[in-house]
Amino acid sequence: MFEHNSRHNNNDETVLPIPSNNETSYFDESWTEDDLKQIIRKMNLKVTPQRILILQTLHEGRVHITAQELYEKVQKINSDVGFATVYRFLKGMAESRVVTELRMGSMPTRYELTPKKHHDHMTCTACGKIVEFQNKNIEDHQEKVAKQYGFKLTHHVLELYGICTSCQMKK
Amino acid sequence: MFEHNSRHNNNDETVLPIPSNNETSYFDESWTEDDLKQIIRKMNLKVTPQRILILQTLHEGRVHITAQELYEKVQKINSDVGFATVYRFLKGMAESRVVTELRMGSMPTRYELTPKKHHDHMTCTACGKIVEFQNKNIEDHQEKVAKQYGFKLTHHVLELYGICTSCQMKK
DNA sequence: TTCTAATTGAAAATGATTCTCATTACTAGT
DNA sequence: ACTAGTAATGAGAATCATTTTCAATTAGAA
Ligand SMILES: [Mn+2]
Ligand SMILES: [Mn+2]
Ligand SMILES: [Zn+2]
Ligand SMILES: [Zn+2]
Repeated sequence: MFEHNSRHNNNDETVLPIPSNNETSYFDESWTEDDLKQIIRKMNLKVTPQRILILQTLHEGRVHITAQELYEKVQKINSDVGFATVYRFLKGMAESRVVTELRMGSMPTRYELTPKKHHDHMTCTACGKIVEFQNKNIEDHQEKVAKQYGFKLTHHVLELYGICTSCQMKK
Repeated sequence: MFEHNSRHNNNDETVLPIPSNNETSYFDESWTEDDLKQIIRKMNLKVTPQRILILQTLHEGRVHITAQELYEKVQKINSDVGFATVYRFLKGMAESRVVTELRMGSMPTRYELTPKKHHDHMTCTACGKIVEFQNKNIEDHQEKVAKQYGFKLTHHVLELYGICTSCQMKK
């Protein structure tokens, strides 16, 4: 049904709202080293080989990755990267909204490069599958609520939890 | 504007969608010891003085409380309560949905007795004020999304973040 | 190239939450 | 009310993701 445009990983299947055949990269576009440097500079950070590698690995790898997982991936390529740097850089990128943090329950934080078109997540509590979705209606109503209370919204967290189709059938 | 029906606490102002004059208790109704015992038994847990006290304190105290804060409150009344018990009981209550966990950013988890009528939260990132709101439209659209992907929803997390009116004026 | 603040890695620290385990307290069944 | 069998408790240790420290290194402006 929606298996055709999904990339999965045992316990973390992601379904994009937009069809894609690319199995390894979140974005269809690929980033050159200059692209990477630009992104880092835009955050008012100095360009270092560590940051380039971390950002590149994040971009090429699977979405919804933990700091630990990213650290291990990066380690295999260049062991001159400490995990403090991975955490620090992820934190910085989250602050400048280059990456988005996903805090699901009490699990370790997962990160994804902030996509141009915002999406939210629906997670199967039985198997961990993550479905990404976009819903303009919900977003609009959120703005209405904010306006109603005089708030100026900066961001939001919307996570739906439930049981996916296949887990429903399993029992 | 909406100050008239709010209970606040320095860094945590809550605005209820339903008018209320009660400044100390989340619910208008008060709970007798028997009420408390009933609630505990319904969770298939044994009734102990610790659990009664914890639940009572949670009910009478401010909403959106941390485990630590609750532990300290309870300590003042009866020091025969360990903080392991507070954590354990809160966890149990969360599992049986008697309390709801609020994980805002990376701050310690806050708890509130699950209200009969569900609500979500909007938080001011400048001053920490928390506004509670209900929005049937959003809830309905969430169900639509779930149905669209074949999910059976169990619960959800919706948190709006932004700047409240007074913080907007301060700068 | 030089200078200086930013960055880094290793290790220690932190802090919320969970676990261990010996002791105590419920409560169903008598 | 009594008791056995099990659940619950508190103190402190353990966990574990994340952050901080700090001395050494490096990026990049001048
Ligand atoms: Mn995503
Ligand atoms: Mn609330
Ligand atoms: Zn599933
Ligand atoms: Zn504010």
